[in-house]
Amino acid sequence: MINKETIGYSFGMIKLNGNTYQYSAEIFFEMFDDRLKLMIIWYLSNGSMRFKELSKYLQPITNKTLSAKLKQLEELHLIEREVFAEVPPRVEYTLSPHGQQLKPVIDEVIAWSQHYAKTFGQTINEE
Amino acid sequence: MINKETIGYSFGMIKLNGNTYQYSAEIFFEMFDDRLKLMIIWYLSNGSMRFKELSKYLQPITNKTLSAKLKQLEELHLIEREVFAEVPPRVEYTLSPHGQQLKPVIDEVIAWSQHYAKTFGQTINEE
DNA sequence: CTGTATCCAACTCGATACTG
DNA sequence: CAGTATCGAGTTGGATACAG
Repeated sequence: MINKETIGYSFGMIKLNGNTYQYSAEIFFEMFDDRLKLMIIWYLSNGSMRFKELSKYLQPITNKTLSAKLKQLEELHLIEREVFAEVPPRVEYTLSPHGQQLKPVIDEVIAWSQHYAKTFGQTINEE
Repeated sequence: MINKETIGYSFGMIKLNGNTYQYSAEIFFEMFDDRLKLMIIWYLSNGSMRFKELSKYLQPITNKTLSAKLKQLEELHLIEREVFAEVPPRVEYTLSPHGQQLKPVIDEVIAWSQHYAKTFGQTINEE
C-alpha cells in the first residue's frame, strides 16, 4: 500500500489543463516524459541562451524539434521567450520563475549523477 | 557559453557502458529518457513492492513493458529483485543503495510539483 | 502471480529542404 | 538567425494470448 505522506501527500484530485492527477508528482512525470525538455531546463539553468546555442549543445537536434520543445516549455510557463529586433534575428530563452524553481531538482540530478559516475563510470582526464 | 561550474563541473570525459559523456548529468538524462523508469523509482521510494502492485499503480501498463523496465532498472543497479519460493510466486522489488540515493531528486520533484499544482492546478477536495 | 511472445499503433525525433 | 514543412525511421509501449 502506498504511503501518501512519503509519495507526496494526496489531498484529493488535481485538475490541470483538462487532465486529472491523484499525486502532484504525476504532473512532473507527464511533463518530462520525453528526452529533451528537462535537458533544456538544465542548459537554461545556467542563464539565458539563444536558439542556435541550444541547438549546438543538443546536437543532433533539428530546428523543428527544438522549436517544438521550446514552445511546449513556454506553454507550461517554464521558460520565457524574448525577441530582439535585430538583423539577423536574435531570440533568447530564459527560465521563468517556475522554471527556476526546478533548480533544486537539477542540482540533485547533478549530484546524483556525479556520484553514480564515480561508482560505475571511468573518468578520462583532459591533460 | 556554458559555465561548467553551474551545469555540473566537467573534469574530462566519462565512459560508462560503452558510452561517453561530457557531463555526468547526461547519464541521468539518458537513463530516464522514457516515461516509466523514474516513476517506478518514485513508487519504490516508498518501500518494496510486488510486480502486480506496481502494475496496478502504473495502469494501463502491460506485463511485458513493466517486466522490461524492471529489468533495465536492475541492470542499472537501481533496484533489486527478490524471489520468494512460494506458490503462487512472489517477487519483490526494492531500491538498491544507488536507487535510494535518488530520494533527494524525488523529494525535490514532489516539492516542485506541489508548488506548481498550487499555482496552475485546481484542487478537488475529497469530502 | 510473474512473467514471455507476437503484433501493431502512436509518438518522438532526425534528415532534408525552404522561408522571412 | 530562427524558424516552418514534409517525410520517414526508430522506439516506446499497449493489446492480446500464453506459460511456468
